[in-house]
Amino acid sequence: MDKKIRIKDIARMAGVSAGTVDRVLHNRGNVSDDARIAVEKIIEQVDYRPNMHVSSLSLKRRYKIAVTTPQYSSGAYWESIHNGIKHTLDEYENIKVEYHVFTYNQYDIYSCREVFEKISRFEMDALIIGTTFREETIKLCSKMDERQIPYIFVDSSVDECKPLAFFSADHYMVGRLIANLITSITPKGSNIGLLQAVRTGDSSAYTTILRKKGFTDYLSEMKSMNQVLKIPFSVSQPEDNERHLSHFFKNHKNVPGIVVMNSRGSIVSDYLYNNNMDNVKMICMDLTTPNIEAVKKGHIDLLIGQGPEYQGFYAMKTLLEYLIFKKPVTIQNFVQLDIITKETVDYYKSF
Amino acid sequence: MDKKIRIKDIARMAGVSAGTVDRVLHNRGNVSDDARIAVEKIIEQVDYRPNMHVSSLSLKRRYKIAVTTPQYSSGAYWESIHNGIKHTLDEYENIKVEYHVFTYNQYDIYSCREVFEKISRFEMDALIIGTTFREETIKLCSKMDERQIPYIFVDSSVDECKPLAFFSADHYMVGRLIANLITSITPKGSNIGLLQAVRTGDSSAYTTILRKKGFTDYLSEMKSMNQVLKIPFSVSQPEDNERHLSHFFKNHKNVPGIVVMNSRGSIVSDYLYNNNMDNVKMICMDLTTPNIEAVKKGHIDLLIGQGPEYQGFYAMKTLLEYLIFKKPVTIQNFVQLDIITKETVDYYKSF
DNA sequence: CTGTTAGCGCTTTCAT
DNA sequence: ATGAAAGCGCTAACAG
Repeated sequence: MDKKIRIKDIARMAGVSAGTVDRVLHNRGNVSDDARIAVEKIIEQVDYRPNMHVSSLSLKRRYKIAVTTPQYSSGAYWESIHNGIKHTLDEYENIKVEYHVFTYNQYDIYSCREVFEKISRFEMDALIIGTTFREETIKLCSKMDERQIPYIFVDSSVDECKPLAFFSADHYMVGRLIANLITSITPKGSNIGLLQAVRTGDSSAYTTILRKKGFTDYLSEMKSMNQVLKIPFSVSQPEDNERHLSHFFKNHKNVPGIVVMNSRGSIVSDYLYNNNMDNVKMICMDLTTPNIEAVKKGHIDLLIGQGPEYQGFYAMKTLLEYLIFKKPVTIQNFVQLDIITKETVDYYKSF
Repeated sequence: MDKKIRIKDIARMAGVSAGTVDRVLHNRGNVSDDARIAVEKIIEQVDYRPNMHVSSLSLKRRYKIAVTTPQYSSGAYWESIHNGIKHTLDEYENIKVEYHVFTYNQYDIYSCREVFEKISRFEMDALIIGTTFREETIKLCSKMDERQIPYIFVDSSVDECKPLAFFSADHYMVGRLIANLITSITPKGSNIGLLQAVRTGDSSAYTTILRKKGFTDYLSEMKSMNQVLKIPFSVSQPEDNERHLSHFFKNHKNVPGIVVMNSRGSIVSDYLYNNNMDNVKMICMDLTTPNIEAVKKGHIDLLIGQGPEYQGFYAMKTLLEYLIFKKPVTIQNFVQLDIITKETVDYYKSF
């Protein structure tokens, strides 16, 4: 009865051949208005769900897709996003995609400019953007708009741009979540240490701003009496951090909880461990290799994951489905937030 | 260079035809030892990864797969497992599987016996078992072993059986997790209420036993001074629960935290809400519709998910890959444990 | 036992 | 502009 509809069925119903239906489905042109309208009418009536895997079998076209993110090392956050992207290409192994990676130094705006400049001229069918520098991203995107090249954001979006879609955590909610958790696991009204990344030269890191806003909003809505103490911290000069931390803890003796809203939490948890400060609760972000180790050892109490593999996977999958089938796309895609503890870390599945 | 290996390639390398390779791959017989050995040798050398989606295109065979679980209503735990199973069938839409569901009343051992009896005689290629009654399951499985019908457990496994695989939470770890969380969010040494399901006639519910063991082990290892207070509770006679609960809270005035290790937590959270007991923390299990509602309203603080959709999805997927390709199977598959809060519940993805 | 062939749903080339 | 036909990787029926 409700058997699967195939192209052949549509062709028969519209009184044309399968070739013509295919031409309509893919906007390939060379179709008379009459034929096109007839086919479109049938397509509206029936529930035709093309099978990507079957399509890919005969698809000859090559797709050229560029991906730009900050540089990353093994086990880091951005690597997971790339792994997710690769996973899509693996799942659709028959689709011929040329996949070009452009990475930049996320602590050096000049590096980003240079790379984005190169991307601006690069010939491609679509672009996946992992963004950190706001202004440069806006510039890049306007170039893409001009060239009519679709792009998808991962990790976070930029309001001023018009991406095909974005896949990211709801960073504001991440902040609220962390606030909820840290106030739940520390005594009422505790002082809370908040790691404050010192980013040189750039005012961006919009994600962190959103997270902090969520964090402070939650605290004030709850009328919590917690005092939030900022701990300065530098990613580009890691040698300074030992000093930052010891300075902080010298001045603040009673800090039962610390939250880190970037992925470098293990630096703090290592410090705490090395200095035998084992009753400070820690909530950190992202399942990087060092963070995972710290959770396993009990140095980090709760780790928040933002499904980076998932983000990459769906960004690429959405792109392919859009490119190949013009499949309609949901613009805003907030990913699941994972809360990991020592007990659950071993069972965390990336794929 | 490392181009995808196809059957045709293997055929050429082994000096046989594609048909023969296919016969070897699927143990279809009618292959001389010489040919078989030649093909097997090549297969060991190259990395041949058959494409299920392509296979399914030409697969004519029908697979008859039975699934047995407790009865379930909309939004309940077991429904999610069935949804996961259906999702596999959806993904492999071209594979012809006849899918038979047998449900029994998990609070009535006679119902279970009757259904399992029927399954024992049912003709099928494989079976997925969602188990609650231990002894009847062992009996059913030994029958399956006899008939050489492979079976996979979901939700939990039974040690005495020899399933092809099982997909479940590590229930012992679930108990430890809940213990960690409840002691983290309640003051040190608090009394903790533990819902104790009264199951009539059967000593099983092995999952609950494991969870409780994990829970108490954690507490004693941590030398926590928490006292655990049991709250009797009946699923089969829900009308008694109001009485159970009010009786409990009459006798115990200071219970800052309650944990529920089955999926009926919302019954308690509703009671607490209706009686204005809003500073009792609650940790419950499973993302059933009522539990999700309770989390959204803040009546449940933490909800533990055991990825039932994932369990069902992979159980069926594993089964198909095994039946069709004899793909090697990992027996023990512990699923990811999700911790859900008010902030993250909206972003929880089942699929 | 084994190679050949047709065909699954879809795309693309090639005549018309 | 369009239908027919070939072919993607794989399976299954068929003819030896």
